[in-house]
Amino acid sequence: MVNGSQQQFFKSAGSPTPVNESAAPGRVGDVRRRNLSLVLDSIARTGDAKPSRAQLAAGTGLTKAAVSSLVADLVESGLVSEVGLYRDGERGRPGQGLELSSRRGVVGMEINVDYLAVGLVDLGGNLRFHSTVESRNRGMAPDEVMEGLRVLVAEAVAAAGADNVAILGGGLAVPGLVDERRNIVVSAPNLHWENEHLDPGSLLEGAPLGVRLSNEANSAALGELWYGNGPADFLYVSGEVGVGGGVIIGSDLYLGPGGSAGELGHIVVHPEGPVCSCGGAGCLETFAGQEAIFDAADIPEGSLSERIEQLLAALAAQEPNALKAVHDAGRYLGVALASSARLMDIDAIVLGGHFALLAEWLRPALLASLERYAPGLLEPKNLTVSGLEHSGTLLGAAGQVIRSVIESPFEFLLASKLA
Amino acid sequence: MVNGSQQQFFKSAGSPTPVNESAAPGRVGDVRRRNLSLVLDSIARTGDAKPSRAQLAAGTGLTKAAVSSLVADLVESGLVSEVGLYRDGERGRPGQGLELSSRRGVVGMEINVDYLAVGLVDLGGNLRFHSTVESRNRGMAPDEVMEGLRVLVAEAVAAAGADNVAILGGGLAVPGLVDERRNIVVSAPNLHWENEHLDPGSLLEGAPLGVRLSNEANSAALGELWYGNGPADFLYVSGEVGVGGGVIIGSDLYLGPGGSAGELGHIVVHPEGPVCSCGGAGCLETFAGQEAIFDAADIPEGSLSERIEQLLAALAAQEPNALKAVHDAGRYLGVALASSARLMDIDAIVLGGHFALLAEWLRPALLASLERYAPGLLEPKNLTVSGLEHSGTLLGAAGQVIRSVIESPFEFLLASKLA
DNA sequence: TCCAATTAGTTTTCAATCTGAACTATATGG
DNA sequence: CCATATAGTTCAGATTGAAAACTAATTGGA
Repeated sequence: MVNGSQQQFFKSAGSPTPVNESAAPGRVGDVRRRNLSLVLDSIARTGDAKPSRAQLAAGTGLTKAAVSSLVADLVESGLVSEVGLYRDGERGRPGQGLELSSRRGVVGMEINVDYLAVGLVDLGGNLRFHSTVESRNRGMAPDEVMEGLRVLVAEAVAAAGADNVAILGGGLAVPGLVDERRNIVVSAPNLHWENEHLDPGSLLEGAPLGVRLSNEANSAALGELWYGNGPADFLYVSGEVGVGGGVIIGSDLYLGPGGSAGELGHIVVHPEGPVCSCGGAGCLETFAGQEAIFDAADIPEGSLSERIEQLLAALAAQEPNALKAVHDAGRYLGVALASSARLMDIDAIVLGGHFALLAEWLRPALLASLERYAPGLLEPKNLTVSGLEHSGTLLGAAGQVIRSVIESPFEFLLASKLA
Repeated sequence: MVNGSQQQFFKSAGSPTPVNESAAPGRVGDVRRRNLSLVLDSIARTGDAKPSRAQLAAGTGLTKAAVSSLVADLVESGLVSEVGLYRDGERGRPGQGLELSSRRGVVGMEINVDYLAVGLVDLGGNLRFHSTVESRNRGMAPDEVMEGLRVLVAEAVAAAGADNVAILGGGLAVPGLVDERRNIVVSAPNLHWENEHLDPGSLLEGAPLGVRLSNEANSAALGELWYGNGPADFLYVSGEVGVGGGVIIGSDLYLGPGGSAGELGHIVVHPEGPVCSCGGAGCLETFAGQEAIFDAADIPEGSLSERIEQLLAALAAQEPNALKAVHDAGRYLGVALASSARLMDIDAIVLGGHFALLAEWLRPALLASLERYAPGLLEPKNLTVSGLEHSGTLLGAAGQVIRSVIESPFEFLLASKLA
């Protein structure tokens, strides 16, 4: 696209500052990119209803002619399938039902502190295969962990083959800050990883869309948005060893300019609070992280699942230290959420991780705290608990790849035409 | 756009859930909308360099033919003017310099607690006229305040007439939460306004783009972004009677789903802090608002400008209470900013209002606090003071209307063709 | 049984828009 | 005064969706 006039422009010595670089110009073809995405998104949203071309035309505002042409491309690429005639008992020619192909899938993968998990998600969002193994990954070398994951991935690939599902790509979620573009785990304190370069693509050789690295809390938030019961705007609170968060605004993940937004764990909730592992002080994590809660509740060292069991038992037995530990965690979580929700103008919260498990005991203290520090901001019904349990992160990790296809089908069509 | 097939669609009783409503479809004409904006934006960004069509073609990636056609429309509408031949001493035909017309302007207006201000800003961002009057607006009825503003607006209109500048619209900033669409000041505690309906359009009868209501801190942040020294991502902190904020992300104002994001004043900085006027507790405003600082510094009641004078004098005289008051304000401001910057992943801060006036004394405490609560997050050079003084809010308020034209010139062209 | 009515989807014509190449316009410098 | 260089315009060609006419497939009633 560097043409003659541009070269001439830079040669011109006495010229003033060059025109600022700006966004790409609109081309006639962009219209088709947008409409392909629009139609594909409409099919995705309509989901089980399996819309016909005519219904899509009505829903999108495009003409039937345009929709037919767009759908033809999408069907040819394999992203959309016709699922037989659709009749509703009325007069007239029945429509051809359309759906996102269940013969195309994405592998969701998760590395966490105490386990590895893999799932196969088809374009329609169905979890067709799911496998989890316990694995003490804290302090393990990334290569070793990746080898363990490879075994699980092989199962998913086999399941896909047996089901005749073509794998388009994968999403890999890790509990830490990632540089998605360069496949680097910048910092995952709970794994003791720092600036580790991964090669997620090697987990799924040959998948046209590759494997996308993402943060665990962000993926869980997106899973909640797409496949759970998250509204268009909410804060997802991930209680793992650390306290993480995902910010969903306008049905979109808010990542911030540098990609590390949503760090709920390091909101300052008490200016005279203890020093935090991040070097700061008074962070939420020092009051509501797993270690802080177990310590305050006098739960002895052990594996995570054991300690959670013990804590729940202690709570059920009304042991004062356990009750106080969870109450305090809820109170400080309320401080952080009151500040965050006000700053970002968000009025819904979804709890995940250990906060979901402790919700019964945590919720009253958290609601009271929210009411004290930000009265009227949040209706109690907008404080919910994740409904996806352990598959939320997987679904979100895979979903990001699926959404990227839905948002840019044109690029996918091009690639599949070349191949 | 409701055609036959849509009606049929809704009649069809047995049909499944209708296709979800989605974004508008792309039309061929959208390409021109986008490119008109692209070219106009390029001219705006290039600013004083007054680019030629050929330079715009190189800068935008469009062909010369397309740029010529687009520029013709923009010139015809009056948004862009040709400013004579541009020669740079090189060979070849000289280009026609282009600039945003200085014969089109927008009136920026500000209602604040202690003053009213009006300015005339041309499309190129030049403040061509500026007038401020002291006015004790706290507790005054909106109608009365609007009458006072009307006098100032008449001056600006007269100045525009004398200068042969056509007024396209206006922007009115107020120190409170606004509902821009319905022209309601939802809450401006420092004016004692609550759900007051204003009629900003009546301030500039006949202006084709009307008058746009906005929040003072948000406008000041945008003023800093467009006409001051704000980077693409920063938090603007507005120290007025209350503590307000504006969040700029990706060179865009972040308003949040409900339009009230950036409420820095009500971040909780101490869970055992005093009750705040908002009903919460421990809010930043209770430590760093003007009242809190004046109280702690033992500055007696009086007019704002007098009290500020006295405080600055006390600081210059090293009076311990004054020093401590400002130090504490800086410390708690640091707590709030550490949390906010981490949550939203932002690494630059611009101080305005009384924080700008006190910067010399505030800055050390603020930097120390940021380093304590979020070590390494923010380089000291990224903590700056607003350079626009009292015109930032005006420029931002007017700038929002100017930006709306730059972002959607097609609509403006349509309107000006009809008239 | 067969045709009118109804709905789905395709084909055709048209207008909008950008690209690319050829062309015209206007300057500099030897 | 003309070669060269640069700015800007004109025009054919390609892509795309709108609009309308058309074909396809179904139901229900005569």
